[in-house]
Amino acid sequence: MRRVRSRRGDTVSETKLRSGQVARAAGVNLQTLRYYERRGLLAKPVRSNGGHRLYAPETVTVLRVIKAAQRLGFTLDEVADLLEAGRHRHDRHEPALRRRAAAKLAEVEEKIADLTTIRATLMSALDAGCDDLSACMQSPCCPLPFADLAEGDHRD
Amino acid sequence: MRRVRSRRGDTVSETKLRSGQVARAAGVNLQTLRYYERRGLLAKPVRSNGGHRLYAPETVTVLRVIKAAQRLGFTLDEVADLLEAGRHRHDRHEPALRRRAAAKLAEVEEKIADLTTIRATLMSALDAGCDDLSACMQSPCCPLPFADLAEGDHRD
DNA sequence: TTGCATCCTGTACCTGGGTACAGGCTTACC
DNA sequence: GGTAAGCCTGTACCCAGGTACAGGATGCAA
Repeated sequence: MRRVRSRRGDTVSETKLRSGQVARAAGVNLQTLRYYERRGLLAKPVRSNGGHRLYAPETVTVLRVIKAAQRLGFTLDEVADLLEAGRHRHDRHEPALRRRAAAKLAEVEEKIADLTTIRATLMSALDAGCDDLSACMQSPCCPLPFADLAEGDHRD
Repeated sequence: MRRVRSRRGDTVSETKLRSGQVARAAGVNLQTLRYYERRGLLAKPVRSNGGHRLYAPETVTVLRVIKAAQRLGFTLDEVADLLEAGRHRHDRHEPALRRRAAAKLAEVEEKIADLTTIRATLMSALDAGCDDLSACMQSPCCPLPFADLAEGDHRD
């Protein structure tokens, strides 16, 4: 086992990182690593003799991917599924990622549509010079489509 | 006090609604009404002799507006502030709604921009036929901008 | 007046995504 | 071998935005 060093406390097997290093490198809290481990997003790492976690460097990438997937709108459960699905894929099940990505794409498009409506609403509120929510909403002189939005509680 | 009826249990002063009626009319849970009251989103209603809440019919509109504002991306605290601001506005403070709507508009536009990136990413994932998150993310053959997204943790 | 729907209060619990803390053990460097 | 940084476990807590439940009181129509 060759050893390398970078800064204090970073002397460790060349191919293994300690939890703090991983957390720093990925920009997450140390506790979050253990949380993800509990949630099944990170595999249980090997341990040093003293019981300290030792991670493969790829873990940092995995963490970045988890964060990216969260930004894509996946929940942690969904991310766990995706990672799991990828992990023991034997070329015989269907590509889980494709299916889910397609579903998520639909969700994202719906969100965009909603936000676009919302943007238009806010802009017309500004245009119209509305400045009192409770007054505006009740008077017919207010051009805000509060009613539409309110009725339009189709999902939420 | 004239009395009217619609269905069982709905006989009540013409101008006052019981909590269940309000909740049903606004499409919210009864508990949510009390929750909003605690949170300061709904004024404390008058009570019957027996202590039952009696709401003005406008309350239904207020609830719809709260839900609409939530859809506009306001938190309950923000909504409470907006309602409050509108309530004791004496034509001398500035129009709170305008200011806040403008701020919220900026937020909404940022969300739309993010989601648009996300949509593009998901679409390219589908295009490229990626089907394994953990494999894709590590190989240079994968066109997914995971790294970009991962690095791009500017906010979140 | 009876009977049941509705409502009351208070308190506890839920989801999702973490974060904090206490008390003790390891690792690393000198 | 000393000393400090770092890590361990377990448990508790945080936020928003509610929801659920127990045990009792009211409202109202027949």
